[in-house]
Amino acid sequence: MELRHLRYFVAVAEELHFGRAATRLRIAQPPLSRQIRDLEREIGTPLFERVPRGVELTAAGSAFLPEARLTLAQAERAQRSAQRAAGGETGRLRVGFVEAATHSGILPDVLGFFRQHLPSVGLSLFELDPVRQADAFRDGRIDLGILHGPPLDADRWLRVETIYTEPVVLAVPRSHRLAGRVRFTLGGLATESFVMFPRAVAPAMYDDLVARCRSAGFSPRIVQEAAGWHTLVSLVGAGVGLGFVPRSLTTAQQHGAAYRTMRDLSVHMTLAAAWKSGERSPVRERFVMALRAVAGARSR
Amino acid sequence: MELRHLRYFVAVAEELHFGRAATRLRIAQPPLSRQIRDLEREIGTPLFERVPRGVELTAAGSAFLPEARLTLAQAERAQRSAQRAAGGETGRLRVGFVEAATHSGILPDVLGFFRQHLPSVGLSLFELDPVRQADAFRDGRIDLGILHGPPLDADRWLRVETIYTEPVVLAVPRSHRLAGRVRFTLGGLATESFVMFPRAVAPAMYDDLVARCRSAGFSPRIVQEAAGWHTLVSLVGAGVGLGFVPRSLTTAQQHGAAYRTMRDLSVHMTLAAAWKSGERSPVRERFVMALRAVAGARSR
DNA sequence: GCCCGCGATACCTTTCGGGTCTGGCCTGAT
DNA sequence: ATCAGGCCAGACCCGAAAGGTATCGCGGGC
Repeated sequence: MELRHLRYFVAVAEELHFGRAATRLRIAQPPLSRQIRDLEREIGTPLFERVPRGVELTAAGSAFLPEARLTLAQAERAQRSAQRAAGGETGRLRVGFVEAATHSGILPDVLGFFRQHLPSVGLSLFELDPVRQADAFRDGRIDLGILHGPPLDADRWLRVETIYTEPVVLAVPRSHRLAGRVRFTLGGLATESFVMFPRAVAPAMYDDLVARCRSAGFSPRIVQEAAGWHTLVSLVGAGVGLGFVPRSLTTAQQHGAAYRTMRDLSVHMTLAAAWKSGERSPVRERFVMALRAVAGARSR
Repeated sequence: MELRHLRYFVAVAEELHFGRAATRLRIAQPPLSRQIRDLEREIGTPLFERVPRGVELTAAGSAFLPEARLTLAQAERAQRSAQRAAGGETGRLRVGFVEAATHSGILPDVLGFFRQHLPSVGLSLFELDPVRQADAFRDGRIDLGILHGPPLDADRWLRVETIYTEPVVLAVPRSHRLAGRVRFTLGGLATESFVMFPRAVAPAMYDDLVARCRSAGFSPRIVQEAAGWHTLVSLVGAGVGLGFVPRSLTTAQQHGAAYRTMRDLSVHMTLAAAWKSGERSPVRERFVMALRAVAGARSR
């Protein structure tokens, strides 16, 4: 039995007339008769009763008709389902992301976009630092990562695409002797203590900051490491030292800490999307497109 | 798209290997490759990703697989559904029947049989006298009738098959002067009054009774007609006259009336099944078979 | 009785499913 | 590095089966 038999059967059952059904199917009447005969033979029972003015459905035919229609509809469903999946309109995506993806507003915006335009995509979200993201990729636990740049050990098996950049600002304890000052330069910070994020979190940004300090004539004295921006800022607020943080953190005010833009510090925090190279995933492609669009809108 | 494509696709998706799938499908590998390619082309997207050790499902393929399985299962369902209907195991039957079908036990037995062995057959029951049954046949409101024989105007458009016969007995008012007697003969009833059913209810039986009376030398004096056996018996019980009734009625005792077997009255009530000739209906055939079986068991 | 409508049959053409052989590519072993 | 083996795809052929045309048989209605 093939879908052709079902299509032909439904046509005849609807027309109750081989000639008209054949016309509708754009074939001649004899082949149609033959296909129906073959179908009846395979099922093992007549589906039509031949009467002078045309045909009538037998009991078997009447029972077969709705089921045949369902089968044809299900075949269509199958096809559309594959097409939707290929277009990234359906499926599942597991996303690992760093904290900054949230407070920069990038990730919330993308989630909103998906919920509105691609509601049948299932998204699983995991807040993971870049090291854990690399592990998760290796274990196949996530399909996409949002992090600050290529992980330390990412060679060629991970594709990384920069999505978004944001200036870095200085977090200063309100109790600090410099807290009242408005204009900061790197050169004036040579003797200060710093709270810094672990290098593995954002190697490029870390190296960039250290290099700037070096060209300003000093090596930053790092008195404390802090994983997580909010933790870092609260340590700054407690007076442990100064800290470099992405600008979007300033919207989350922390009493005890103030933020200052530095004229001569053109270091940026970057957010990048990463995925295993060589794997095709329409949903992931949609997600990256959405990331680009959202980040573009935020940058403007 | 044909079911063949789906069958092939499922095989490859399960084996993740064209060669093994082809073996399972008992075809060679190249034709299988071609069918899959055609399917992918028709759907408009690759369903498999070709990798060194075989193939993997793409997102589209993963979405397609369960739907393809459903389609194949639905096609099977359709076929079985037609076969079951052809075998009379499913469908609907509208049955008209006379009162005697119930109290003879024939109809209840058949209903029990259907409920037990053919539970997915829907039965609609209508108690109709033979005249109304003929009308119902003409209007297409019933598919099968159980009555006492061919209706008065049934020529060739109704097939009638006798199912069951039952002796006729005499109902006597307990107040009647003959109530004490045990042995009755027709000849002794020449001067009696009778309560009789309308001839249209059972023409053959009616004519038979009248003919027997005639050969016994008298024409029965019918003082009352009564449609419905129970009504007739209650009239007998009220002393209106004697009555002829099928023997199975004696199980439904009516105070005021007694039943007597007559040695020389070999008239029988018959129950017959009737249906429009020329119409095939597996369910109806099953029903008639059940009627025959049940009646045969009762006659023994 | 004759004609008309409809499905079935006979027979031919064409399409396409399936077979075999072979090529290209990747991988893993030597 | 090279070679062998495994796997899918392409080329090409054959036969089955789908589809076309012509015609027949059979009821029903004039």
